[in-house]
Amino acid sequence: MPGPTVPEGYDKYAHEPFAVTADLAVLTIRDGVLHVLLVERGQEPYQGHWALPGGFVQPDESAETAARRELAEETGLSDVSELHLEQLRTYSEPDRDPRMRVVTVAFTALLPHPPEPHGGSDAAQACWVPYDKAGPLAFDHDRILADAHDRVGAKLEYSSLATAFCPPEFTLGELQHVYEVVWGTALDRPNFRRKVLATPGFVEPVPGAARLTGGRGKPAALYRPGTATTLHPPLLRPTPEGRPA
Amino acid sequence: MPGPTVPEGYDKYAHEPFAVTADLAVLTIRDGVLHVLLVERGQEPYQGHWALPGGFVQPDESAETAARRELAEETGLSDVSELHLEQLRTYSEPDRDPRMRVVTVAFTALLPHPPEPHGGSDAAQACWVPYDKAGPLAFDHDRILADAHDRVGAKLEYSSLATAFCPPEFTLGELQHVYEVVWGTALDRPNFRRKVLATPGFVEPVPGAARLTGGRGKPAALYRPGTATTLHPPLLRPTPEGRPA
DNA sequence: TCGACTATTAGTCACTACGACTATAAAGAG
DNA sequence: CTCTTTATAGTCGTAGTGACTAATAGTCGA
Repeated sequence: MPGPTVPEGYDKYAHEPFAVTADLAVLTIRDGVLHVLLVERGQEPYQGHWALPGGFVQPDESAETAARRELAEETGLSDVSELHLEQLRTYSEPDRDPRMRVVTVAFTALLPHPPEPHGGSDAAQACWVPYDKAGPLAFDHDRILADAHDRVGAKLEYSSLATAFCPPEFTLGELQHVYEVVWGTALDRPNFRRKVLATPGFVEPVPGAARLTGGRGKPAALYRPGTATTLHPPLLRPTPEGRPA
Repeated sequence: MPGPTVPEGYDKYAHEPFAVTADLAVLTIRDGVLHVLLVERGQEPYQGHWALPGGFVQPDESAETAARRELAEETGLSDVSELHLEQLRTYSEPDRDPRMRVVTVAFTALLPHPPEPHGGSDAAQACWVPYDKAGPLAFDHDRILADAHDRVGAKLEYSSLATAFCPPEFTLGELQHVYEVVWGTALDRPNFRRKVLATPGFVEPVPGAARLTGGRGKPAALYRPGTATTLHPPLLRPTPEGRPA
């Protein structure tokens, strides 16, 4: 097989190559508020604007591998093991990058306890920004971020995704807080507890452990993520749209 | 802006271009069985093998536009208006095409009444194949097809997607048949009816119309798709996995 | 015309799930 | 000790659901 020449069947397209990037909407909870990781672009286009972290997929990488690498480069986060990474969707409108044809594969990542990021190679600066204050972003990243938020909110209902926001051992109060922050609604605590414990495989108790970390009130029991990935029954959010009479 | 030259910031990747394709998992119901549209590849690689229809995204197209165009080219289907097209996910493993780096954006399409396809430009042959008999496919198309089936099955639960499999006016029996064929399970007819009619915006009755098409038994009332896109409450499938005691 | 036969539509019943709410338990602060 | 705070336990009425029975309205065949 010839290396640099283009094989038969591909030639009429190969003179217009595509660049492929991987962008990440990295979400976490800081001080009880949903935050997203943003970088300040260090070069044109959109120099000085805020954007989602990401970069070009290299020839020997899958898009997911590239996403993990870019995230480590731009945040200095080395421990990617406790990182929940999920493909969101691909954005391919011809004019989404003003310079050339760039197709981006967007990912959503969730972090339990956010590290303090630092500026890396491509990005002039990286920091956590409250989701509500994530202003106009470069390219179509506003839409990507909104899609990521929608997806995460929906997946909380029927998957055990919420534990990815929590440390390895967590209280039910912390788990409930994840739902409240992402959905933007308050939940009844006894009912939430009943539903979580009634869903097999969602969480399992840590025997004899309780959170003692300086909180007032009764110490809460600790739980670990269970074996289930999908929740039966699901944890439906209150009135996502018009409720039946 | 210079045309053929590569702008600053992209140059170190541009010498390794990616090809981007759009592939489709087109599903329909024929004779009560779930079918998928396959093409026989007319050229290498995988010449003579069956594959999902699809093709290269052209420079002025989005992936979705390319998917619609390819589908029309390879099946002769001109009426793309009643075609439900949805992005599935993107497959970007470096070795998924043996010749060069090809990233594919996969789509799922649902057709209500399948036309008889004919071979087109790129494909030697195109035809409907029962989902269960869709043998080993070219590239990673087996996995794409399985992912499409999973996604459609899941979306039936909480969206009004099933009406996309049905003609503009349909009976509740036809709608139920969609669920049974995709899920591979039998459903209780009175209960299905009760749940569909209790979900606001799912379907709305066509006044005074009934299906008279030569069937035995009582003629069924006709319904149209309603205005809802998500279902509340959802139509959960029976015991997708271990049921609680 | 008179049943079979078939498919749709209506209704029953027990059980589960859930929202709203109240009550108790266990810690720290003063 | 007492008040405050948070976790945990329980109650009650209602809505949703699976399994099932019954009635309705057509076609088909003798």
